[in-house]
Amino acid sequence: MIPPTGTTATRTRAKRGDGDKLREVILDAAEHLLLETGSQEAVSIRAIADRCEVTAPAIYLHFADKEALFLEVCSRRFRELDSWIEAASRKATDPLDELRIRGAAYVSFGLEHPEAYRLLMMGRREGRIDDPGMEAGRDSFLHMVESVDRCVKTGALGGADPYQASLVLWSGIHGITSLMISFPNFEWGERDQLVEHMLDVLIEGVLST
Amino acid sequence: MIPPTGTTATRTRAKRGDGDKLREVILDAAEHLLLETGSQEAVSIRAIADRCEVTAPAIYLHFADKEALFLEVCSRRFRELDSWIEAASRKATDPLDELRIRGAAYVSFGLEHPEAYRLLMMGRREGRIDDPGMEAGRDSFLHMVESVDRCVKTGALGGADPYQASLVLWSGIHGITSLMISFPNFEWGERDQLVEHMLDVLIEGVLST
DNA sequence: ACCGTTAACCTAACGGTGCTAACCTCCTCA
DNA sequence: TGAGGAGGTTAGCACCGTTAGGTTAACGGT
Repeated sequence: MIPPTGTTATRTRAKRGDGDKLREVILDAAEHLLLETGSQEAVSIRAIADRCEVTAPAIYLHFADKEALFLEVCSRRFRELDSWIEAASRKATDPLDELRIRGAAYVSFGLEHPEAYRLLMMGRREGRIDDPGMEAGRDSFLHMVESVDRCVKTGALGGADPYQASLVLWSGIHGITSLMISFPNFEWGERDQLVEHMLDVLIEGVLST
Repeated sequence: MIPPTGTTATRTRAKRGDGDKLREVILDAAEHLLLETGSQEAVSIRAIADRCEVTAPAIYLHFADKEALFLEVCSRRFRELDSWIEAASRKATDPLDELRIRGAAYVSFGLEHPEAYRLLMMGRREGRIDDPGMEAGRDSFLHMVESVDRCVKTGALGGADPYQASLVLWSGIHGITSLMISFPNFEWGERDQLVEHMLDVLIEGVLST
């Protein structure tokens, strides 16, 4: 928990049409504090405001409430996850290799940004309808479906249903990622080896069903 | 969020050696409120105290802090999960059937007690060492290893390493459970069918690796 | 050059939170 | 018949998310 300093805000007020500049600054501050403290609840509105050199209520000029703020941070991070995976997948030699690389990249993203991953995948979305993070996440999932689809088209995954197979693959990969985040002290053995084993099992399993 | 009533405590004070009775009452109240509100943060110490007809500081006579309280609720629930699975597994006809039943029971427990599952598996254990919930969870996991072991011994799972296979099976089953909890509005299709498919993939995958 | 409008903030405050220090009260045992 | 400790209480701290309402400064119009 980062206590507020109590010092008065010193940020020079934005010009007339530049209100959105603070908005970006707030999002950056929130994201940094999230990664520093390790949890959404531990990042207070006041701490974010402090870092932006602004008073707490100023946040509410740009975001409806705390959840909306973090939902937007979430959305940003989702896009980052997606491009992280897309970047890794470009090194693939064939569709099946690409699928494995995507899976491994997914896990490494989660374990290297555990708090972001928590926010994205393990958080509580409450009753929020207009969920931008969810939309970006769906895009990312659809990229995976396409990747599976390419495998099916080349026969690398047999005659599996791409959507169904994607659900299973995502679940499996997410499962290992989230458990390693939740229970870091569990005896997982060597991480990369476990991930590879998981990918083996999932792909072989999809192939033979 | 359940607001405190502000009414004075009316609970008749426990007798000399019966301090632990309130402890149990507190745990029950916390568990109920957790299931009602849907999240640990939404259950305040004051709300728990209110329900027990006791003032808030009385809680701290029995628990070090809020986290310790919910950690104990967690531990209770873990044992419940374990016995839930054990009970279901008794209907099994053979080791492999038992493994499938255990998996399906695991998922159904999670989806029927989502908030408890969240607390158990998707929560943040902070830096807590003496984690009783973790201990009970480990026991439950070991029961699964034993079940896998029986499959291996009868040849139903080939020559797989029971521990490694259990890690993969647990991850897969947890993955599907936690994702369905986190994203209930996602297009999962028919739940039981997806779970069965997941079990097919995992078991076939373990068999052929 | 002045004026009204308004975007972009601020101050003060409300009710809630986890948690602690200090007090009280009643039961038990010597 | 007291002493003492178990099992509470009252009062209060520092912080939380959030809101109502005031302040300041940049703009367009005249």
